[in-house]
Amino acid sequence: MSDQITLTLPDGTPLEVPRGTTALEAAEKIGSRLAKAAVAAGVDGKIVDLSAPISEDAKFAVYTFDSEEGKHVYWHSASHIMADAVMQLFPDAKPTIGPSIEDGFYYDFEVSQAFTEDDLRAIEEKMQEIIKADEAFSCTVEEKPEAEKLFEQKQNRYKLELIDEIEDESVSLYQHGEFVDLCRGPHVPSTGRIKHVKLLSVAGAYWRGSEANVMLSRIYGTAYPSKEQLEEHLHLIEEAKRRDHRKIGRELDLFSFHEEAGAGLVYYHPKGAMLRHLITEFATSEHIRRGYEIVRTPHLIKSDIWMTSGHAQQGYPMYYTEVEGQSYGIKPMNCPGHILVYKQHTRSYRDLPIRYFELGTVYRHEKSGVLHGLLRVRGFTQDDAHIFCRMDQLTDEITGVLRFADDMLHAFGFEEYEVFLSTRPEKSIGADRVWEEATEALKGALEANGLTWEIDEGGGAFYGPKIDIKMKDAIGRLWQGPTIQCDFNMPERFDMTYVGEDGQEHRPAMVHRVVLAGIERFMGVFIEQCAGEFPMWVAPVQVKVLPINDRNFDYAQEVAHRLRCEDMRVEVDTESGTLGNKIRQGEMEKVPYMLIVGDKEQEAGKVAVRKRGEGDLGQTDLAEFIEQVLPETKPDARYCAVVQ
RNA sequence: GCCCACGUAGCUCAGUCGGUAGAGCGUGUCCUUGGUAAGGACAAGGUCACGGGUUCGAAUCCCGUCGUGGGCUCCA
Repeated sequence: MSDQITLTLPDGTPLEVPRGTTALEAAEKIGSRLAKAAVAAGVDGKIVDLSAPISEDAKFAVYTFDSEEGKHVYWHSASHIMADAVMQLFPDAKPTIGPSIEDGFYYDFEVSQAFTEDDLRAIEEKMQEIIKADEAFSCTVEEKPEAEKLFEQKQNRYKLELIDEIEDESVSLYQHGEFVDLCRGPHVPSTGRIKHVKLLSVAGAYWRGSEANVMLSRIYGTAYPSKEQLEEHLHLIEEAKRRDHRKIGRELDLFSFHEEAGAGLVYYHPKGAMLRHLITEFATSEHIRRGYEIVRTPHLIKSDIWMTSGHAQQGYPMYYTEVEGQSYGIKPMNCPGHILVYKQHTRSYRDLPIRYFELGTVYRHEKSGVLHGLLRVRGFTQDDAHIFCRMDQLTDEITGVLRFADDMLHAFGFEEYEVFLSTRPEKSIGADRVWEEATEALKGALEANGLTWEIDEGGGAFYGPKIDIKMKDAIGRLWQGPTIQCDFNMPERFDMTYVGEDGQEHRPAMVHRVVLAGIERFMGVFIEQCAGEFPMWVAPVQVKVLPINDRNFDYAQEVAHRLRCEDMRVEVDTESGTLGNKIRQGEMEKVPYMLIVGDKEQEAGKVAVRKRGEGDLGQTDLAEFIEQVLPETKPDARYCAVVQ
């Protein structure tokens, strides 16, 4: 047996090192800067501590903070340091779990008194001390009974529960300073590796995420190797606050909620209602162009229908009422209504596909704690449609929806999105075989369209699997957007049929789909996406005319009239005040164009154009301005269906 | 629904130890008629979310309800 082993680096380069070399030593051989930045290593795809000796030929990678793996290790180590700090300050706390998450980490504790925001500063300071002490992280492997003894001593039933579930005979423990934690690892070599820490918030969280369990106290935090990175992250949080649709909704006077009138129910003000009108008008015309027919169904439907559909038995969060002794349910979905319309006639295979579209307003009894601005409400309207088709048409139909969704997202400025395939949830109806078939249909359409997707296990609707499209906004956040659900269960339950070429009755397939999805939610996301600076074609007010002097009022009205003749949405600022003040007002209202008209413009039949984000563009003829901006007032034709 | 925090003028927020409220913006009136992000003066505007309780006295302390926020869970 040779004393040398060969490590294969990610680029394929071989690296000869003595057997038993640690990952850190190997990293040093590659480069001292790399070794310094290293937080963990990969050996044959497994993430290990830098102190781990390597005893055989292996694929070898060094992970720095810049990699996904590195971030995970870095943040997970930071969570241990936080737990240590908490234990020093609150010796009675019981640490439970503390993983890394997308942008940082959290740790959940059982405490008699939940942490407050004020505690964070003290904990953060204690963390700084631990970091400064640069205590080494060490890993020991203990037999399960030994580990159990340790956590029994600490009276930590959470860790005991975790140990109980580990299948191996032994478990690993990580220690730095006095703090020992059950942990799979790996960790950075020492606490000093964690540089810039920030604790962000406290929150309640159930043990293991189940509401049947006790409520723990969670602290969220993040950490970065450089101050700049931390500040960039904090800046992103600020930016998200700046874009908050609830704030912008108030500032731009778009919508409101009313405590005395019920939570989660939206009141649209004129500008918000105009925005909504423009969005839904565009969505509706695109549906018509793409072969959908508009239908309209009642909000109140006898509960028997909700039994047939399965909503009632599934415990779907509905509102019920009684009319002359009969139980009725307010619709949480539009599908049963569309099914009733379908069933009104005997359908032939020649009729299919049938695509029913409805701007369907639905109500769902969402738990009070989940309500959130426009993003989570109790009453909302979907751009909902149901496609009834033959099995041989299914892939084409799903493809059509995928393209439709792609167009619509682009039309609203969402350039990127991610696709998820959500499979059967626990609470669901129908035979396994039916679910498999439906899932395959969705998968087939995704493949046929060359899309890549991730699986969301158990994320489907109760009646069928679905494709979820999550759109990425201007600052990289993902939002639930279009969904396409493939359903063979409802047609069965409602005994839907069509007559085939063979003269026999067949069962149609059903596709439930929304593109903008909940209009309220879409508006919320859209507001955050553009930070209230709506593109011209959906801006509630497109042009504001600012007369400089009372003498210019009539001319300003004339300009406004000319623009309105071109179907533009115009306001005239007739307030008394300085031009500077009027401009400031217009800027805060985020109006795309301001036309300033003073004596000079009035005499020449011109307007002085000021564009949002660009400022003063100088004088131009009114006719010329109209000609220039008119194309902007319409949705981007590239994303509209071609009308034959 | 659960945990924690919060709720004061239309909005953003002060309000100390329990002694019945303040600012800025906005609004109204008047003055000002202005050239690319705030002209000036005066005025109006609050059952301190709501309902109980403790107290001589509650915006302030306690309980409940409603609502909001951060999460958990759920979801378009």
